[in-house]
Amino acid sequence: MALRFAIMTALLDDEMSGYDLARAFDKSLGFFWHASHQQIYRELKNLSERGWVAHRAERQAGRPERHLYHLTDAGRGALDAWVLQDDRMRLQESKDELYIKLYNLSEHNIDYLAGRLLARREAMMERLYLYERIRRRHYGDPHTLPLRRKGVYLALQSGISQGRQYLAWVDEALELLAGAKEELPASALSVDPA
Amino acid sequence: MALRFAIMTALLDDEMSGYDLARAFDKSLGFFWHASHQQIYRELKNLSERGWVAHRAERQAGRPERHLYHLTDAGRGALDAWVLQDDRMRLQESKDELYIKLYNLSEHNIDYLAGRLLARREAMMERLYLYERIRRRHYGDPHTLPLRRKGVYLALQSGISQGRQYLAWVDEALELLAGAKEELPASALSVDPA
DNA sequence: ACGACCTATGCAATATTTTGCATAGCATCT
DNA sequence: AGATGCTATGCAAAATATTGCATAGGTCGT
Repeated sequence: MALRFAIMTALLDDEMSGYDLARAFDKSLGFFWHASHQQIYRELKNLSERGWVAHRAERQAGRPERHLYHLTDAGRGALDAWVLQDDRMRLQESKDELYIKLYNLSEHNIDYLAGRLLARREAMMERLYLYERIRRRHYGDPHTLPLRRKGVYLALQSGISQGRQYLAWVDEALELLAGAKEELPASALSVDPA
Repeated sequence: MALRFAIMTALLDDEMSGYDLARAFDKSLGFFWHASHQQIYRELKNLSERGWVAHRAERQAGRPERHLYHLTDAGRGALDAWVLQDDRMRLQESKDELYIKLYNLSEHNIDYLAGRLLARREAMMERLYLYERIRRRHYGDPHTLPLRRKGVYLALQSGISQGRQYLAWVDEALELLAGAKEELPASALSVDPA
């Protein structure tokens, strides 16, 4: 339901192709909504049938045409109405299997889990770097932004502070795991040459 | 896929009924995984068929029987194996429609959105209070905990620091929105007696 | 030259999640 | 006395999301 409106929101400023949208959902928008290209193409078809978006084709040499989508007036109206409706509040749900796996922490998986935490750390660093760059470039002083862009800023800012918090947590987690490993009885370790 | 293992994880310590599990998914566990009772009953059936959990019935006067589920040895094995497999890393995705709605911030919806933010603030305060109480009671000094409970602590700690970060963000958002409202031209406000 | 990866679109099958409904008795509030 | 809400279970349909496949030419590295 909301993906539909997320797509329309992305089309507020520019016309975009399905491919562009998929790119956007990988990047900035992806912090609070994830969508594969298959989902996006399906929704675009659906939105076209409803008359909420329309597209024009752009020919390209040697490549498939790009279908550039834009909001229609009806779409804009539907989006405005949706914003004021149906707030299905669901508090931050961090749906990452790794948390469940941490509940199962043991000698057998401690190294594996520490490795997975490290991988998340890397990925989050990269994303955070991207977000902070965007903020620096386009949202330097939030108070001077036009109203709508203040909202975009807030979403971005949420991504940034969640990202920082996440990194701090991962570091704490890795430290605790490292400390725990030292305390493990020798029997649980692999061959020790000492 | 992972819900199945989340349920088994919840059964590591105690036997539980579907109802108990639903309760647990509403509370602490719900931070990183949400599941309705319908989903849970379906999964329990599925897990029983696989032989990963089993149950005994407990009669109660005037009420439906409670089916108390516990892990089988096979279930324990499957869970251990899963922890070491298939890490489908997906970075923190904060799937809340409100972020999309913030992208659409305008004079017409600013009050509504501020109200919705406030509602989330209340709900998060409550959850945070619960988590902090749990931590104080059961996870006072993480370094002295047995290994598995260190993992549980880390998940809990993630919930707490995310919750705090979220509250700080909501406050920042509400302030920015309040400031923005003052700057709105009079034409956008309702009748002003001044 | 060959493989890997990027642009660009889309269908189909499966898996997961949500929503609506159904039953049933007890407790508590008004 | 009636309404609401809690315990306790579960089926079925609809909406969403994931995974696998398919096509097609371009670029870049080895």
